[in-house]
Amino acid sequence: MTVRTRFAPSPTGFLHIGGARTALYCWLESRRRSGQFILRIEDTDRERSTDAAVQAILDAMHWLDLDADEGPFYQTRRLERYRQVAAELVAAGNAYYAYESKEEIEAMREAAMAKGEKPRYNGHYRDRNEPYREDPNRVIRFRNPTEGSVVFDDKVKGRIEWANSELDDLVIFRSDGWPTYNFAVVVDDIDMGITEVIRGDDHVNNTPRQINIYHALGAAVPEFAHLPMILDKEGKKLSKRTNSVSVMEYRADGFLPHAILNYLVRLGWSHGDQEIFSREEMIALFDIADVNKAASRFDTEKLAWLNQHYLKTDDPQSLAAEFEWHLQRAGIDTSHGPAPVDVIVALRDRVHTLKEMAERAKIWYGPIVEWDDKAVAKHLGNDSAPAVLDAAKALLAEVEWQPAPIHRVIEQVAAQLALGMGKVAQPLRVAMTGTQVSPSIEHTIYLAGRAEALRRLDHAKALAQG
RNA sequence: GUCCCCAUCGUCUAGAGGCCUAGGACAUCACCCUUUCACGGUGGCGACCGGGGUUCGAAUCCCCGUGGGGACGCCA
Repeated sequence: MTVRTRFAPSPTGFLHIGGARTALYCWLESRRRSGQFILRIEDTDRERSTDAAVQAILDAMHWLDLDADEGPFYQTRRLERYRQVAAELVAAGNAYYAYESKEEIEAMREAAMAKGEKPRYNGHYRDRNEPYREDPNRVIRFRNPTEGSVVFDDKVKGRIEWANSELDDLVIFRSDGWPTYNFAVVVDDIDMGITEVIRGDDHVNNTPRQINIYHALGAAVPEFAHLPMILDKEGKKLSKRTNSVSVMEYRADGFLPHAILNYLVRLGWSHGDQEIFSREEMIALFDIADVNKAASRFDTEKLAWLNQHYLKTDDPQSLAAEFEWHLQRAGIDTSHGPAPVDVIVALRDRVHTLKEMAERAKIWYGPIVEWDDKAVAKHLGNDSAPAVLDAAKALLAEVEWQPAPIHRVIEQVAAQLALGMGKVAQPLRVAMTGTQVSPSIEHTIYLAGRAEALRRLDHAKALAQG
């Protein structure tokens, strides 16, 4: 039987980092075992689901390049099917109509809590066989077994056993006419032939209830794998308030999709000491059964390290489109100035993100707006600076405009004036950037372009003399 | 409160009874390289939650504590 996994987010917000990892693991598991990966939008909560959220999730999946073989399917389009299955359950005596108001249910819970018991439905309508009737409080509840227990072998958590006496008769159809999550997932997973249910840890408790529904429906129970949570740096649940949680926020912060995937795949899973995984390696090596049981913390510093790793090692050309997206976002006009690919080469081992890179690239796409007084005083204000500027200008006016020849020009200037490289490079660096920090001097000059480089040299000369 | 789950350096993890004086990576510190900043290189600091068992032998198995997390919705 071929493996079929699914990622089933509810569109109540953007795709967050935990969801992205779940999606990745589902995707990897299906890919490794040559199965299918299905995307399903669980939008039965009509109050909170939005089209914008659906789009945000789709965009993020696309940006991460986690392609689905089927879907997206929308639960709201399957209402008829849920109605039909619920009716079957009622007909077979495995579900029943109940008519308590929400207030009554709430009172029931409080009473149970007060007695130190688990808040549960008391089963008032369970054996009453009440017929369908028009009633604003009408719901359908599942007739959960009261005896015995549900056992399942979770692929990451191991064997989990749950006493049926702990479970109550959950609502499967709301009074608003929509099915609830626990019911809709089961119907969908059966209909869509899902063989592996990979999802967040927070669903472990739902699993025994769902297994009972599978049984009532006479369907085969899939395998389950519940992934531990991702916590924030402090070990708290990730929250929008204190953390970046949206995948697209990470994009805006300058992270590469593959770096995020690589970081995520190692969060809770490992393959010996290996840290760097290409897509192919992830697919070949990943196994849901090897995922750790314990929750882990999200560490932006390690993500940044991985991001820089890919910045340094990827083909610069392949990074160009994403980098240009950041340049544009930073409001940089690239109609004049260096080719973005050249900027990437010059900056990639000095920054951790494309956002930083775009920020630093500004000096080559526009005039120097800020001069570091200390840098000017130290490197342009000394005795040798004017001569260095002159010599460099003369040679730069003629040289072939490539980093390597420019580098030879710098060496030539140093030799001519019998100065150390520091005495030559630093004044030129200040002349080119207004600061004493920049990429290698030959790249810094190269990126300015010949005309602009000579102009900046003139300006620096004026400063040196002033 | 009740139920379920978890527990190795600050962080991510390796570890499936002797290979462990507990390995790697991020972070951090020092030094080296060096035209700045970086990159890179070398090295340092740094952990088996506690207590009982089982065993010739336990980070690894069992029990009890402790700590953390999750769930208890007509949300997913």
